[in-house]
Amino acid sequence: MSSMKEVAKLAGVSIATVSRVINNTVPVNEDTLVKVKDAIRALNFKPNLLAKGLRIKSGRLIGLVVPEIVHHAFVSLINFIHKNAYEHDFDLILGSNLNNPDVEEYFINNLLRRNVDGIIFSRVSDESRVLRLLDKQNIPIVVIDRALEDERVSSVTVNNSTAGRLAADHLAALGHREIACITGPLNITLCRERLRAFRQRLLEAGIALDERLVCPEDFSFEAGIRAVNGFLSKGARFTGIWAQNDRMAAGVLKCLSQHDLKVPDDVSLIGMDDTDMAALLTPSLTTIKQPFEEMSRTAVDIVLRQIQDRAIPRTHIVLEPSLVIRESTAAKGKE
Amino acid sequence: MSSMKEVAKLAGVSIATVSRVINNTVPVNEDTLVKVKDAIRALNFKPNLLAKGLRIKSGRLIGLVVPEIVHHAFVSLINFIHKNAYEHDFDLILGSNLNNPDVEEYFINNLLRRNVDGIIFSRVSDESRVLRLLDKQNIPIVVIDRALEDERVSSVTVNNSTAGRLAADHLAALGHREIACITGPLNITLCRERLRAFRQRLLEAGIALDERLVCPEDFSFEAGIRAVNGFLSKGARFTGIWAQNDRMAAGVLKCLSQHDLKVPDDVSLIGMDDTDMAALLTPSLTTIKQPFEEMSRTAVDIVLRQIQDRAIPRTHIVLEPSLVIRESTAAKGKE
DNA sequence: TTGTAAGCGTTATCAT
DNA sequence: ATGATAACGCTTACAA
Repeated sequence: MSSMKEVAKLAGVSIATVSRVINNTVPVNEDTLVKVKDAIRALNFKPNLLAKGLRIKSGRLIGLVVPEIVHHAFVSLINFIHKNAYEHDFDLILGSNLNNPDVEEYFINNLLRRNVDGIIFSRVSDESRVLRLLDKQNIPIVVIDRALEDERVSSVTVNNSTAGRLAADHLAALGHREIACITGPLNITLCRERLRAFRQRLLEAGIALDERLVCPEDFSFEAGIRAVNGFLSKGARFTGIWAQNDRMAAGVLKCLSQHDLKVPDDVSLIGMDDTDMAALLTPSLTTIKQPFEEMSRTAVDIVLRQIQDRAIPRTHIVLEPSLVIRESTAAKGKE
Repeated sequence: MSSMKEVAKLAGVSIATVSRVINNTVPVNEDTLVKVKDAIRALNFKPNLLAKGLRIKSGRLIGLVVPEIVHHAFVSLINFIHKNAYEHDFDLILGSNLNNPDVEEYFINNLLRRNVDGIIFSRVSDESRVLRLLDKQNIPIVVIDRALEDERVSSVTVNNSTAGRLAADHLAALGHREIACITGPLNITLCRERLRAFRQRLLEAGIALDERLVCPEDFSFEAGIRAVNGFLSKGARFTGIWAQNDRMAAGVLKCLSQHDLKVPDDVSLIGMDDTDMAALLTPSLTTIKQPFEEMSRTAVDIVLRQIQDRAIPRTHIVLEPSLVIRESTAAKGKE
């Protein structure tokens, strides 16, 4: 790659002038402008981003940290964040923490060492350590999809209470009264929130959640199967299920069909996330849609705003999920 | 972040010595070593990667370009490549070309401007332009998942003829003789290869592919539905289908169930890719597995080897897909 | 309007 | 074994 030096030589000006032309920071003479632009074109010159970044202390780089890459929610985030970053002329450096706090710390450190302009986290694993690291740096950072107790960083989350309410309302409105809930791991705050809202809303509709039908699980396909087998082996009756993600819902679907239970005729099923899988399943899955695109856009917006003005106060945005009705739910008793 | 200068001052040595300690390039005295190491620890010093990269002309960065991020094959590649890169202490900078050659060129340029050490491409859209760009740079580059006609770059691909053969053999062995094939876009070489091998292998088994049952499509879920509706409306009979990706196969499954055709009782269905969706569907999908993990590992290996020694000749690795048998295929006539 | 030169944080050469 | 110092490619006072 050619450098400004070569451009300057070819155009017969100083490198400072070349820099001025490129960043059009101060006016330059018409003819020198032309000369420089010609030289730039001739050499196909593009400023080296490391040198620039080193000088101005900005890598035009956004770091994105997700707990795992192969996971629909994160894929969606990666996709939209990449797109948004691109539109603002930032490159994206991607890392998964491989579920290991050491890796996470290593990765964050690397980002800092690259003069990233901002960092977007999804679901930090080990909050304190990373925050401690970041706290001194005064670098814009947004946590997405999981609020931290810590108020020092901005966050973009979905309203998990709404999610629970939507699921409860839908099942209740369809006339279901024997209802099961397969949650994610209950040490994750958002899972507890979802369950709490779900339970309470059902209660408001006069439906008490049978505790045998509440099953904390690990978000996997197999978890859905396990949970249903558990319900059946306990002899607990149910006509409605909410699984806290689509993947577990797929497992539920599989297991119910193995037991010759029809969805939605015998059991109505709601998922969560609205991953693309939801529409592909048969029957297609009624689910609670997480607004991934909006989350991503919001996160990038916040980071970019804070990059432009570090003084901007931390913000905490809560977005609302929505109910997407497909084939897997129907009124109770419909044959 | 602290700099070498500060470390040097604290340790009472020159910054050159600090550099030596960090890269342990030449021996240093035991006690200065201790002093420097203490200072490094005290300041939590990590060398700035932009400065280093600028100086040694290597960003310890691998660029990955995929045509789209939300696509199981690429997610899988991103995941494994990230993991492999991490293990070799490289960061990953990710970009999709958004199906736009301009974006692609922009992105590649950015990578070069960041002194990336290597680039891994998946399915280049506009081959000549990008290659022209890259050709002068002498930077290690590997094309994955789609061989270029161009021999100048290394490639890691799967054997698409094998894929076609495996699908044909499996269906033929199960006794199917009326067989359909839903391909990807036929302007993509690998789709043609798959079809050619599929057709020929069937022929070798004495089965002629009915041309009304060959349907070029666009890899989408809807495509699978469209294709089956097309077959049925033409009154073409079939008991076996190969869809050239799992997503279209999911559409096929959906459409067949809408027509009350049972899989595998009435129709046997094979997909391709072995995305995680395959196991989640009901019935679970027999499919041709692409060895994404091995592809990723191989690609990273090649890039790293070429980084270490630019003189290493271009290599072209072809990996073999394999048949994964699940529930969606069965012997013909089985009721 | 343009050029000179310092500096960003490293590495590497050349002395000592 | 260690220290000055130039260089990597750029931006930005400061001068002219």
